[in-house]
Amino acid sequence: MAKLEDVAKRAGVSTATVSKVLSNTPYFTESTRQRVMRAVEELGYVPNLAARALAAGKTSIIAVVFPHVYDGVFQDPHTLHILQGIEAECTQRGYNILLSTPRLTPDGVDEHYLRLIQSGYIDGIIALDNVPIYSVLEPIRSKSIPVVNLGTHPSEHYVHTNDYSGGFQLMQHLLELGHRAIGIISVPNDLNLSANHRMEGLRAAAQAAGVDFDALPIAEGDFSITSGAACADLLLQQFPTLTAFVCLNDRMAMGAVQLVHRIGRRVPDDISVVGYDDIPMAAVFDPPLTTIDAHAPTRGRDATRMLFDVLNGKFPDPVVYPVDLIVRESSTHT
Amino acid sequence: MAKLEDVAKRAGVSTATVSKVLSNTPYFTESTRQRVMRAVEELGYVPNLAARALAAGKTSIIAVVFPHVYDGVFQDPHTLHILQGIEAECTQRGYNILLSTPRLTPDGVDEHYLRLIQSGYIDGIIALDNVPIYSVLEPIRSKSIPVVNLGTHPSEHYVHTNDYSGGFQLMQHLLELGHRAIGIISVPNDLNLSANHRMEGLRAAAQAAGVDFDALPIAEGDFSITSGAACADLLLQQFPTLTAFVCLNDRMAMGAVQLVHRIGRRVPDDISVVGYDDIPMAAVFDPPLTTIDAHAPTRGRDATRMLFDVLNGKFPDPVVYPVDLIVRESSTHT
DNA sequence: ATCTTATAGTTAAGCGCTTAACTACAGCAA
DNA sequence: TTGCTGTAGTTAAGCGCTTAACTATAAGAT
Repeated sequence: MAKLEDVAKRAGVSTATVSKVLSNTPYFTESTRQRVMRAVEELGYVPNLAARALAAGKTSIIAVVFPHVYDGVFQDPHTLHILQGIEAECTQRGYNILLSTPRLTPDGVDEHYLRLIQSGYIDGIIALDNVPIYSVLEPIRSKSIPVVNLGTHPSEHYVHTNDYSGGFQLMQHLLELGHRAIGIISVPNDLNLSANHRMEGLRAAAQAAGVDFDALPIAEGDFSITSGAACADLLLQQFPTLTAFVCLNDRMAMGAVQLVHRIGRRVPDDISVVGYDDIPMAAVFDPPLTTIDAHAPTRGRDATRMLFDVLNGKFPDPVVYPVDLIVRESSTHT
Repeated sequence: MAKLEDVAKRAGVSTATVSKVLSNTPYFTESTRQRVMRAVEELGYVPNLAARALAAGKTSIIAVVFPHVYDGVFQDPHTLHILQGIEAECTQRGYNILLSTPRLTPDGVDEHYLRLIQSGYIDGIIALDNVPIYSVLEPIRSKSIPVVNLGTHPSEHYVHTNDYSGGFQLMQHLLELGHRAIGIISVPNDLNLSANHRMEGLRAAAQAAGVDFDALPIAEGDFSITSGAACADLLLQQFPTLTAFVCLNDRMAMGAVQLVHRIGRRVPDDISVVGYDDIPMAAVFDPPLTTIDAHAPTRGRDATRMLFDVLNGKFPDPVVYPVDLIVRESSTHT
């Protein structure tokens, strides 16, 4: 494998000159540049990233941190959506993605993650930092690693989505369809901060319409499809006259739809069901789900662009994305 | 940030001794070990992985290579399933996952991937190498990077699934239910080697039952849900009396189911639909899909264990997993 | 008692690159 | 003409760790 030194010899210059040409930093003439680049091609030279990392502290690696607290990270297509946006941007800029899925407790985060953070191996971090019990950004605060947060724990740089508005629009949608007997399929409030904001939006929309939110029945799942079905089952046993379910993500909505069909009733004729996140399956589910589009790939991409701005010494403003209500066929009038 | 040298000073030994203690290589006394470990903890020392990579050629990073030829890598829950198994094993062994999604052409692979391969940044590679036009392992063959292939391009070390048997069982299942008017929803044969093997299994089962496989109508999608719906639509227009669809993945099966319902017919009453891969949604789709379980998380985990065996100088045998037919509610007698 | 091998720890070279400091010269302003 | 600043390229130190080769001693075999 060719080294910088080999390129230098072939081009008839010093290693510093080769390094300057490759990084396009002053000074070199055009004829020197051409000789160097010809040598690079002839030798098939590729920089050793470990040496570069050691010498310059730059690794061309971005860590994407998805806390592994519930099953979501490897079950939720939402994860892939965010990665899709991040990957497109990183690849375009010649960076690599290191995927980190730390386990969390109230006291902290696993040792493996801590070692990664301190390893000198990461130029920057994009985190989906949404677990209430602990912020994966906590160990990073005393480091100088640039971070962009797609979650809602406090962070200097972030790309958020307006979960409150999403919750508000979902509830408003059902209320405008005439529903008042609405079951809420939620998750425990120590599972996910975004979910908590969605609940606040649900509450606000209910209150704005003069509906007593606290009187609405709630069941807590864990974002999984099966938990959505179980919640729907529980709610319908306790409140057989419910005419709608509002679910905090699409997968629980799909579970709810499945349960409703299983007991011989129909969505949306008998019970409307709405979800959140607009995962790919939402559009082709039967019936296609009414949901909130939170623009996951776009947020992934823009978080990555923000991170590169920070890496380049800029000071980008935080971004809060609006969400869009996507009305499909799983909701209708009472 | 503490360096090895700081630990050495605090423990009153040389840096070589600290390195020996941390890597547990000969020789050191127990009292030396304890003094070193106390210093490590007091200083919060974490090895600089770039320096270690440069000095020893070991990076604690595994590259997971998912070629990005169709939408699948970021749309297919199967991707997440494989990653789930890989991640569990890597994290347990203190390794990190670098996610690489190279773009392919018949002539080769993108520059970014080539740079990664040659960067000295990867201890080993796990590849889902299934795209017929080019093998992502090709640029690696002249390198000494250990590789385990989850796809079906030739590789010294591999964990495969028996796609042929899966195809065979799917077709056999439908034939045993009495179906003969079977539409096949496939993909172009230059898209995915596993799909090609599944087709061969379909053909073999048909021939074993005395059914003229070439007389069966075929439409080609691209593994996406929408293409599955489009294929079902096309096939039903041309062959309205079809009683079954066999689809080469679950997402196309879901699209087919959606299309059948959309034209007012029912699955499986009017048309049976079977898929492949058993993605999480398959079990809760309406109706739940009959499919082939190809054990994605297990294969991810075992591919990773195999890679670590190779990294540790062992010579593991390749593994070919059986697949399992999962009969659910989307298929029934004609 | 002597020789050989193992144990315990240390010194220092080097992994491959970046970049500060340097040498030499060119161009411009006073 | 002289002094200052910029251009072009080079030298060499160092980033942080690993580990070969070294020194010293201990233990075992003859």
